[in-house]
Amino acid sequence: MSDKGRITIRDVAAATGHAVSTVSNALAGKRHVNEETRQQVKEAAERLGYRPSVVARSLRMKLSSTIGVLVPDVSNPAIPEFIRGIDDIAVREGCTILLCNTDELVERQVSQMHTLLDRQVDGMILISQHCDTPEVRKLLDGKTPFVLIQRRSARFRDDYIGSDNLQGMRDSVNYLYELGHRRIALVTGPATSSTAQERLEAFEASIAELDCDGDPDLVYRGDYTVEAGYEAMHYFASMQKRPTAVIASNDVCALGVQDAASELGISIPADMSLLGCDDIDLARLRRINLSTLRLPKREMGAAAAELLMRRIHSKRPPTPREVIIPTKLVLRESCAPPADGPNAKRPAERRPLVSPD
Amino acid sequence: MSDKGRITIRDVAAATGHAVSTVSNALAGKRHVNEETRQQVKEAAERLGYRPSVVARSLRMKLSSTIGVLVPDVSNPAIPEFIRGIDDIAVREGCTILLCNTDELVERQVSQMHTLLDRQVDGMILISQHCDTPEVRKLLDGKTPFVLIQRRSARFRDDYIGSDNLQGMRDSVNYLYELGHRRIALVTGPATSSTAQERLEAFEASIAELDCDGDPDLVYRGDYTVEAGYEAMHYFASMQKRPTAVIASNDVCALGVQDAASELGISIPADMSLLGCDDIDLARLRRINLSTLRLPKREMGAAAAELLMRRIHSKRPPTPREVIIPTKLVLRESCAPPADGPNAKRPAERRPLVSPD
DNA sequence: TTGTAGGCGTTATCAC
DNA sequence: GTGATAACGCCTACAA
Repeated sequence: MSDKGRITIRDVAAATGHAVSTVSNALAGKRHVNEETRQQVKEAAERLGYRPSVVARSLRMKLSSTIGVLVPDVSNPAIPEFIRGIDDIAVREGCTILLCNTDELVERQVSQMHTLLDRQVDGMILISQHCDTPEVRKLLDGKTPFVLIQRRSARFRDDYIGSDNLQGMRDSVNYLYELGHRRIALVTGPATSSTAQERLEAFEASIAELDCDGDPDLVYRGDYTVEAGYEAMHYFASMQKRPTAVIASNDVCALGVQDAASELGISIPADMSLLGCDDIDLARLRRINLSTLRLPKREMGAAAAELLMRRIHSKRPPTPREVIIPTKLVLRESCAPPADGPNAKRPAERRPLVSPD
Repeated sequence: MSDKGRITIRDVAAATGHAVSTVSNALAGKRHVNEETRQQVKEAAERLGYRPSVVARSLRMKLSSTIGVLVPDVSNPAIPEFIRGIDDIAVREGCTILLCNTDELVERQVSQMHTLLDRQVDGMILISQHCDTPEVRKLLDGKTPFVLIQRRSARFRDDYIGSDNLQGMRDSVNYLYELGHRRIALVTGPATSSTAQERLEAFEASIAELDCDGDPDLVYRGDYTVEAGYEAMHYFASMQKRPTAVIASNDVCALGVQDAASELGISIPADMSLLGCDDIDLARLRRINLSTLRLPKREMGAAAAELLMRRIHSKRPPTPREVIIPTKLVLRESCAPPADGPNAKRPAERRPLVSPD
């Protein structure tokens, strides 16, 4: 029994008088071993405080029980929810999460993906990451499975968990339309985000279908930060003809819109309606009270992890699976009929999805 | 050149006609190798797309370039800030973060610490974790270095990064006192949290020093959630003699207090003042506008990671170092003189630290 | 300066 | 059912 360094499988073998392979089998339960020896081994392992080295096992098995998770920035309130969902499954499967922030920077993403791959992660989950640039693609196309969340490639079909951006945006616009809004603005996300892009297109389509003002100046390109929303609102407020409602591409951004509105003395929803997207935990606070399109982020994270696990455990490369999760409008108090609209003074319509006549 | 599986150091050796050890040295730059061969090797490695296996290296070197981070719950807005700070340093040092949620559950924490140790992390950072129970202690007292954040042991001296809870609470109470408050309530955190405990003691001491109402019913024990704050506020509101000011043990909790206040029609700060702790990003929003005690969380995370790195790289076990980071009152609009207090109607005092006379 | 060989702790393959 | 032994990919004495 070596006494420098950690207790290894050999120590257990020596203690029981059995062979290393027997100990391994007894503990892993792969091969059949005599129940009596198994008990001996287990007992000895327990007594010695033996803990298998995951590192050695990884080297041998080429599986590390580790998955990499790439995120733009953990500090953005929407992100941790996804992580929790992933973690729920990971823990269940005995996996641990290697977390990487990329700050939307391709180079950082590439370098982080390298460190992940160098560590032989069993798989990766990419939340709102680049997935189209050649460098990233090269890494993705290795044999390490991966699942995309919230951002997919226009050119490649990958495993993907996303929200129903089309229907979600339709619901949003319809809801505001029914409230009487005809001049609806959008704060959209970065052009590199497929989700932002899909929402933008759905927005434009919906606006075109209904008799809404299609003024292209009503679309403000921002990103997923409070600041973006803040600036967007200043921009909208400065317009000759202001929008009567604003849809923000995410809640954090909506918070920025709200904040600018407070600053500018624009009352929400009296002077302007505001609709977010995500339903972050804080949206429900009475002070915020944001009507928003709920994405079940924890569930999405879990779904991604489940799918990834399946990919990891199955041998053959399967056909990519795209899972589109439905969204749901959560109505709180940030929307109301516009002051000069057809429904002015009437209470907010609670059934947003009735088609207009 | 093997063509099944990954490119190894032997492939590079074969390609250049050099020995494995030469390749290793050329790449790592440890031993001196001829500049010419070095170039050859580097070029070949590049060309073949060779990537050293971190797993193999970990097994050999007993260092994994990985650090474990234990958190109560990533979804709690205060947590990701710490993680970012840790990540800043980790990336710089070529380390990757293994993230574990423990939900304040000791058993989960123990099991997560095991998986971390099994993975041979170079070190661990424990954010608001248990550090006193025998089981946890056993794991901590192995030879893997660790640094505590925001919660330390009463019985053991460990490396620790925390905030100046004593002075912070003093500042908070003094500020409210100067505003004229004499009946100040506290929503404190879990008894297992040293930070909560220190703040509670400082609160009681400060209250006792000034001629404030020492009613023990003014202390409500909660945890770091919106719900706790919400319930605390309902409790305070139900009192015969309500407090005129509430100090919440963290901002998330303060948000809950705010929310309940809105629900109950209690205006902040007109009817009641509210002071938070943390200064989460959202606290600055005009809708929230929370006066709070700022903790530089990102800096604290970075400090912890720096210290951990030092521990990892130095051989001998050093004397524990406790770093206490100063806090700072950030005054926004959630505090005002009490309606019936000595300073009623006067504007909020902007210099909170002047000692009372 | 360069090459050889042994071992880090497992699991898998093969004999017995 | 069980035991020896060869990898997994790397680093580092030690030898040349």
